[in-house]
Order: sequence, then structure tokens, then C-alpha cells
Amino acid sequence: MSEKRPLAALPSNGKAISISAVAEQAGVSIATVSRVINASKPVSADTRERVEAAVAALGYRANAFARSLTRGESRLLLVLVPDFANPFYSETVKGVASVVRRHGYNIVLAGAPDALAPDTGAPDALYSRLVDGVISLASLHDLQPAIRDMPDLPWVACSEFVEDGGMPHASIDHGQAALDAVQYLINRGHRRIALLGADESYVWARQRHAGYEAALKRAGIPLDAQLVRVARGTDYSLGMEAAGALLALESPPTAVFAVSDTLAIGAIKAFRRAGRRVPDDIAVVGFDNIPLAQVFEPALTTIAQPMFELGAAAARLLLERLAGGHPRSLTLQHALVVRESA
Amino acid sequence: MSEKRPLAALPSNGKAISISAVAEQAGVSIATVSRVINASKPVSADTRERVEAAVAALGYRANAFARSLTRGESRLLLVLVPDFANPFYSETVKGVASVVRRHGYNIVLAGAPDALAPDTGAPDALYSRLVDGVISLASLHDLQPAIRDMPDLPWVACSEFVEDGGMPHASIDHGQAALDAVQYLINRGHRRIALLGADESYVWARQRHAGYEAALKRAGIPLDAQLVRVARGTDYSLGMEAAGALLALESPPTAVFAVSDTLAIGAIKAFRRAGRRVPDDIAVVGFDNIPLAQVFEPALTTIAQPMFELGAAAARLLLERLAGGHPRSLTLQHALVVRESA
DNA sequence: CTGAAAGCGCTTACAG
DNA sequence: CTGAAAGCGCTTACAG
Repeated sequence: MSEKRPLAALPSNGKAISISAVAEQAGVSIATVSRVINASKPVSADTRERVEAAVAALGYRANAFARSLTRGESRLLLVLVPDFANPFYSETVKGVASVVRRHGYNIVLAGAPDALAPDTGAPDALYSRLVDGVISLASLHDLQPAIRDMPDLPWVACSEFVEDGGMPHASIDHGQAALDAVQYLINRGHRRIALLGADESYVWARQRHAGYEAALKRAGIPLDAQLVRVARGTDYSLGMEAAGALLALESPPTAVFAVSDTLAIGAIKAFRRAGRRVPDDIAVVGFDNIPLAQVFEPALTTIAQPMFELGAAAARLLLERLAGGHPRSLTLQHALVVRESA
Repeated sequence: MSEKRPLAALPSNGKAISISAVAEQAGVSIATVSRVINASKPVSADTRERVEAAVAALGYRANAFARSLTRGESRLLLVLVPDFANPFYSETVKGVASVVRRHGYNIVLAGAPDALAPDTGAPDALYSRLVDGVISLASLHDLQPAIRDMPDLPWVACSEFVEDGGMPHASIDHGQAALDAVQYLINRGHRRIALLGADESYVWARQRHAGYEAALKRAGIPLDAQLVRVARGTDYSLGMEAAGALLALESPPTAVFAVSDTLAIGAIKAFRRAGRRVPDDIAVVGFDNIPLAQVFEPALTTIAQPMFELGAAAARLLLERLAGGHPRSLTLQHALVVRESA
């Protein structure tokens, strides 16, 4: 498939430039070159200058593979993202990227579960031991075997987590947040409140579901199974579908709590297509507070998650683990932001 | 910063498992192990079985660095993305990921220009020669020095490109697409048509701008500098700002052509906040046809770009280059999709 | 079909 | 402060 190409940068003459080329040009050993480029040991001023001149003249850069091989680290981190299309994930990844690159790490991105190898159930990048650690926004369920297979690889979860507490994570309190959202709806006088849920292989989805039920229970409102629709994902279209089903009920809800803004937006779209006014005929509260939430019309009443901070916090957790620490999981604050949709 | 960790997967006893461990366990040489795991040379059935058993028993996976070092390729591709928040980019990256991983490549993602090293003006991943090639969705302008520095590294552009034609790219005809959009507005009777442009370090932004002017010229409508607002990026908020400025004109436009859907959505938001109806008071056409375009209210009239296909095509271009080919640039089809906003 | 050995480009004790 | 050499974990001629 791929053309054989020397790894080193090629000056116009086509010859790979490696550490030995620099050493030769500077008239020193490769060990010395290594010491100056890494500032790992004292080198005389004179020698250092000669080496630096040679490096500059040749345009030398250390080969990442050789370096990783000897150092035992790649400074590459895997980020597992379920869905590039949901702005929640892009915002979060921005947070990860921001802290990680300040520490000299690069990000290898993989979509999960799409990128999971059929045989191993893990991303190729994992089993090739390419990365120093992983930050997962994906459902950890299917990844358990992979995680167990490589006990020395540090994992950290973001927004999502594993319930046994074995993996540090940065997250909000999903259950409480959902409870807050539904409580708000109840306070506004709603009693027929639907849940627009998402793939429950995610614990956040299960916890938000539980929060919804808790709020209802607390208010003495009986659960109605017809009022809960669990979507397979968070695409707008899935929100539309679920909303359509809700509308088809003999006794439709007067409010819906959607566990994601994208789902909420899809639902609103469907309601309006069906001639319902939001929030007058039916109120909708979302979850995440993606940038679009305040731009969409009607602007979304939603639970704000600190997306960027969640990513940044997860990244810091991983960095701490990489440094040999045993950081504790973090619960960040959420907030109900009331706008127009409910 | 980081804890020293052996590269190999560790069985519970903590000893790194490398190719020699497999060789020992199977009673063969490491060369033979290499041959069976890569299926690179014939190996007797008996030997193969013993090796495979050892691999399975030990849970052995080849070390990516050692492999890359000897093979001269990493099967890692760099994708340069300007803005994770714009769905246009996420959709496109999906297309890239889809073809690339089918060929055994992983993606290293970097935000440009954010991730550019201050000194070199290129992503660290580039100068460490970590990747086999790069697909750039970013503005190539600031990257020129980096590109020239490593003539052996294959680059491919997506949506964006360099005008001298030196780099294969997959793109639509931005000028024609913009012309189509503005022509549509003119056909609908508009004569005061504003341009909501984006950062013109991108050639797509300049070409869409040119298409706008061409359409006006062709219709004998004089250009009015007050009617063109060039935003720094494509955030919703920038669209809102620009729209506000347009509204402040003594003689505001009756229509606006926005070079991105996110900009268009921001503009619509601002118009409605100011009490204008879209499209009745002011028509808006966008660009990209992101998933949101049909969900937003009013649904966007926009130029559809084949986002996923653009990414997939760019990926194929790069794969061809990696295979030693010299692929020609591709121009994919765009289409005006008329919905509610104009 | 199989193995011993060189080599990929680095880093890092070990001597001096 | 500096160098010779071993070693990281692979792949691949070269012999047999």
C-alpha cells in the first residue's frame, strides 16, 4: 500500500538526516548531540554551540519512533469519541486538546465504537501500544475486555464513567442535573412529562433517566412507560422520531426532558412541524448547553455542562496518572439555564 | 512529567512481553515470529501453529514504535482542522476517518493554527516526523514554510487548497457555488444583497467572495462595500455581530449570502432579535448544508457541500500518494438546496 | 522453511 | 564534559 520512505526529514539531496549526521557535522558523538537537544546533561558552551549550529544547518529533528522506543513513552494520547457530530463532544475535546498540548502531548482520535477492531473490540491504536494513555468519552461497556487486557495503560473517563469507581473520571452529577431539570418542569405545573433518553449503555444516560424518575416520584407523579422514549443516539433525527411517537400518544405530554440538546432540538423541530408551539403547547428542556442552545429558536432551556472544563479536567487527571499519581475523580458543577423552550 | 513505563503490554507479573518472549515460548527465532505475525514469508504449518499459540497465550502485540522504526512508516495520518466547533469539519473528518481506517491508518488530530508550535509554525507532530502524511482542512498560508521544509511528506488539502496547484486537493467549485447562491437571490428579485464572508486567509473564502461579486456584476448590480462584512471565523456569534452591523446601515440589505451555515444561523438569530422576519424582511442563504440546516427554524436555504465525500476523497488522494501515485485534484459537485430562509 | 545478524535512530548507564 | 557501547523491539536481507 504505502511507498517506502525514510523517516528522517530529507534535505534536497534525498539523504535522511539523523542524529549521526548532526554528530558528524558538529564533530562530536551522537551522545553529545542527544544531550544538547534534550538538555539532559551539561555540555560545554563551545560544544553546544557547534551542535546547535549543525542542527540548524541540517534542519534536524529527532525521530519520534526511535525516541519513543528508547524513552518508553510516545507522548500520544488516545481520545475516544462516540460521535463527532454532537457539539458536546467537540467542545469537550477542545478542552482536552488545550491542556494536553501544553504538556507536549498529541492526540490520536478514534471514533468509538466505530473504530474498534472487529476481533479485539479495541481501537488498533490501543493494541499496537502506540499511546501513553486514553481519555474516553465513549461507553466503556464494550471496552472492558480491552481495558483489562492492558492493566498498565492508564485510562480516564470524561462525562462517562464506570460505576465500580475503578477509573478516575471528570463528570457532573448526571442524576442530580436531570432531577433539577424535571423539577423545574414540575414547578412550572407540568405533570405529564416525557423523557427523551439516549443509548443506555452509557451510565450518564441511565443516571439521567434515574434522575427523571426520582423527580417524578418525589412529586408523587406516577411513572408512565409510554412517556419514556430511549433513542439510539443523539442525532437531531432521532429526536424528531421520538417526538413524533410522543405526539402520537392518546394523551401526549405537556413537557419533555431530553437528555441532550441535539435531541431536544430535533424534538422541537418535530413539534413545530406538527403545528405545536414550544413552549406554549409543549415545553422542552435539553441537556449540555451546546453553543447552539442559545442561538436556536426558541432558545433552549437546558442543563449546562462545563464542556471545555470537563475535557480539561479529564486531561489533567490523565496527566497526573502518567506522572505516577492516583488522582481522584472530579464532579464539576452543572446549572439549569432557563431560556425560551420551557 | 511521566512515569517510566515499559512499552510492551504487561502480563500480571509485570514483565514486558516482546517478540523475543514469543519466540522463546514457541521455541523459534524472532525472525520466524515476525514472519508469522506479518504473514510476510512462508512458514511451515507446524511452526506457525506453535507461534500463534504463543502469541495468543502471551497476548502479544507488536510494538508500534519498533515496527515504525524499521518499516519506515507509522500508519498515522495528521488531520489539520481549523475549528472543531463547526459541523462542517466534523462531518468531513468523519469521511476521512471512514476511508483511512479501512486501510489500517490512525488519525492524529491537530487544531490549526492553535496547535502550531510557536517556533516552527507547524504542529509538533509534523516536525517529529510522526505521521506518514497530512490532510489539511486548515488555511495553508501559514503552513507554507513547514510544507517546504519537508518535501518528502505528502500533503493533501480538503475543501481548502493552494492556488499554485502544487498540492492535490478535494474540493467543490467555491466560486461557482457562491455565484449560484447569489444568482438565486437575484432571481428572487433582491438587489441589495450583503456578503457575510469569513477569514480570507482561506482561498475558499476569497473564492466565495469573488463568486458573490461576479453574480452581482453579471446582473449589473453595483458593488457596495458597506454590504460586505468579513468575519474572523465562522462562530454563530460572529454571524450575529456582522448581521447587527448590516442592520445598522442607513439602507440595510434585503438579503444576505453567508459563506457558512453557522454564520447564516447567527445572522438569522440577530435579525429576529431585531424584530426582522426571515425570509420576509430579509432573506438568508447559507453554505455547507450541515445537518442542522434542515432542523433550524427557518430551515436554511443553502449550498450543499458533500462533506463526508469531500473528506473521503481527500483521504483517498493521500492514500494514492502514499502508494507512490500522483493523483489529480478532485472537484466534487455542490447543489443549491432551497428551504425556508430564502 | 529457518536462524543469526545487521540495522532502523535514538537514550543512557558506564568509563574516563 | 565527552565518547564507546549496549539496548529499546522490531524487519529483512543473507545464508543455509
